[in-house]
Amino acid sequence: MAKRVRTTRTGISDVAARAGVSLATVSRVMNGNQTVDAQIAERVRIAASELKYQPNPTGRNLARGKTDTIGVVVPDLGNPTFQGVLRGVSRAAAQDGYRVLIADSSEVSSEEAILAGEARRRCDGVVLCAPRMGAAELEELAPSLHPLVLVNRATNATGSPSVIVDYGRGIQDLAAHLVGLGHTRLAYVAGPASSSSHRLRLAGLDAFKASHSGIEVQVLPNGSTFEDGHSSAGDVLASGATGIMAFNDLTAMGLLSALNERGIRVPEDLSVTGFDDIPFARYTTPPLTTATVPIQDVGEQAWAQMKELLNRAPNAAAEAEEPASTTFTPTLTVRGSTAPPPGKA
Amino acid sequence: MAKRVRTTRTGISDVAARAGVSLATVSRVMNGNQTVDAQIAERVRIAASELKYQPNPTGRNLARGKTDTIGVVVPDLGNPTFQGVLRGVSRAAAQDGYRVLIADSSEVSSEEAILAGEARRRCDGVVLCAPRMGAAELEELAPSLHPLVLVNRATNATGSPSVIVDYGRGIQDLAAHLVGLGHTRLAYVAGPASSSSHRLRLAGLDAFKASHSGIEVQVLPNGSTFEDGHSSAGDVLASGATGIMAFNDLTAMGLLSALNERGIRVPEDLSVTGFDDIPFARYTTPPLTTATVPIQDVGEQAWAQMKELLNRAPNAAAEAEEPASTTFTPTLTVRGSTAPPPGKA
DNA sequence: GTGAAAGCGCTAACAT
DNA sequence: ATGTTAGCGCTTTCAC
Repeated sequence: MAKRVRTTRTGISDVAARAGVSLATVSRVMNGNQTVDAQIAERVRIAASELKYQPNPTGRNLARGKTDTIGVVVPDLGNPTFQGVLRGVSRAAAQDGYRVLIADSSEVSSEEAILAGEARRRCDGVVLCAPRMGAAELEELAPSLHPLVLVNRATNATGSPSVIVDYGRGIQDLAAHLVGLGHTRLAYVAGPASSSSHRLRLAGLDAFKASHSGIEVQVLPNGSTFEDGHSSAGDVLASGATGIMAFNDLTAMGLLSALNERGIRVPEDLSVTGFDDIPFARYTTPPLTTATVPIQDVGEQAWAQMKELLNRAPNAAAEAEEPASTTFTPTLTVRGSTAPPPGKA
Repeated sequence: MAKRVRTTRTGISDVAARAGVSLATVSRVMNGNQTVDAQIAERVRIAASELKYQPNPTGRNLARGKTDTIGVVVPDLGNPTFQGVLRGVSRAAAQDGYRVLIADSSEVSSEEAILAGEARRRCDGVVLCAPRMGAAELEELAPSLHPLVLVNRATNATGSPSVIVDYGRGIQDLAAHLVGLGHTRLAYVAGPASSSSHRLRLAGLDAFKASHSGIEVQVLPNGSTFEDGHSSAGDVLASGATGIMAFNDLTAMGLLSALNERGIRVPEDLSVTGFDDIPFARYTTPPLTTATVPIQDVGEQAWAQMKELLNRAPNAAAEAEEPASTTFTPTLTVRGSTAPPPGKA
């Protein structure tokens, strides 16, 4: 690269020259190092502002071995849940001077590991949302991603904390709510089989059944989108259940819309619940009874965990106390989409 | 920094040593440079994979003077519109090997300029969504952000293309649709006064009024959120208008919900339109008639423009033909929230 | 308190 | 075709 025309903007050496000091001094001033004489520091600051000097982050990153950036890997930027965690992480990280690099795997889960690795190399750590990734793959991937914070997943990998939502608890609360209204035939319109949060709901439902022997709980295989919810209407009606728990608010909304098209009244004929309490849930007709998940808090907590990891001994990966994983418990939010079953009002 | 314990991971020199070649050769191989002997290249590749070597992006960034990252500045990650452009930019950029750094100004518009500048320093360019930023400030900021692509804003700054949605056209289409149904008293539930897209709608409405002298078009000051829409119900009813154009789908949904609470039927008593066609618009009750904006395409187009700038002479900022700005025209999407006014069915 | 200089990990001229 | 070497812009150790 021998000699080049100097294509770059004003650098630290320009400031040093103008202030009549060394590079080191400028660097110290720019970094708020106190060991610089006040007079000189002032001179440097003036020179810097006259030159409109702003340190080049790349140079600084290389020298310091850190980027002040973390990666957030999500399977779909179009999904309100991941939008929520992204927003939470981004805002919390910004408070601490960190930026967020996004990696959207566009639901192509075979790409997730590669994307995550790439993100990790460019950043100081990664927050991974990979609800569909196989447990084995996750286990293998985790160590290479450290510092790593998992969202709605867990791993045995040392030093990788998780932020978890207790979906099992939430679905039980929903079921109990329906039963409390008088429903005895429930149906869960299931999420994707590979979804870990779906499996948590299933486990919750099993627990529920164990303690409510008189209640029927069917599981209707389905998916996670609007469209999935919409197309589940036939199965739902065929099930004979009167209390319907949709996988999430999206599928609940799709179902609501399909039921409306068929002239089925909610909640008079059928009660429907969602899950997540996305911002739109309160504006459906009728407003959706759902399990509220403070999804932005999940993102903020993920950053808190990450910050913790970052402040730890940066080299040693496996040491110190196990990082605490956090669990958020959904809260039941009763709106208009649930009521006593027909004939029990 | 004299001597350190070598805390870093395996670097290019480890690979070079193992393959018995120079750093330069490893670099060439890693970058797909064809001028390397096939035999040697293979040896390097083997060494690299044995060592699980992955080039350090920071080093590479510094040497090449680019980061393969662009910044996207948005006022609110919680807003479906910006989520859409973010998603579009992110996916399109990923196709070309670029990553996206997000900068969420959290509606604090005084921070936008700073955030954008910071993003620009860390990235190769920035896509700026700043609907509320003053024109003067934008004009002043733009040159320092080059390469810069504006979304729904324009500037005279040389070489900064825009991706624009023709909100004026869209609102006219909506108005025409209502008039076509027989409405003669329209009301626009306005967006924030500082919003540039709101002003475009106003201008569109002025044009509409000019060519439809028999039609009344009121403007009801309001905001841009669910809540704003909800609380606009009183003004809406007081206006006496029968064809209501909400600022966007969010406010339309809020309004729908408030009207529902008051027992006002849509579209029988009142027709309501939204704007944007966010994913939820088709699932409201009734489904929302709206002006569809292909927001993700806007994001993709923003990337296309950015790519263009990036491929241009990297040093000279002001040269070559003016970059083409793109305009997207909303399309009218008629759903169930609009119908002839009472008594005109 | 300040400066000189050695890196951080990589790329790309230039020379061979 | 390959190696040598000079940076990229900054931080930080070490010596003064």
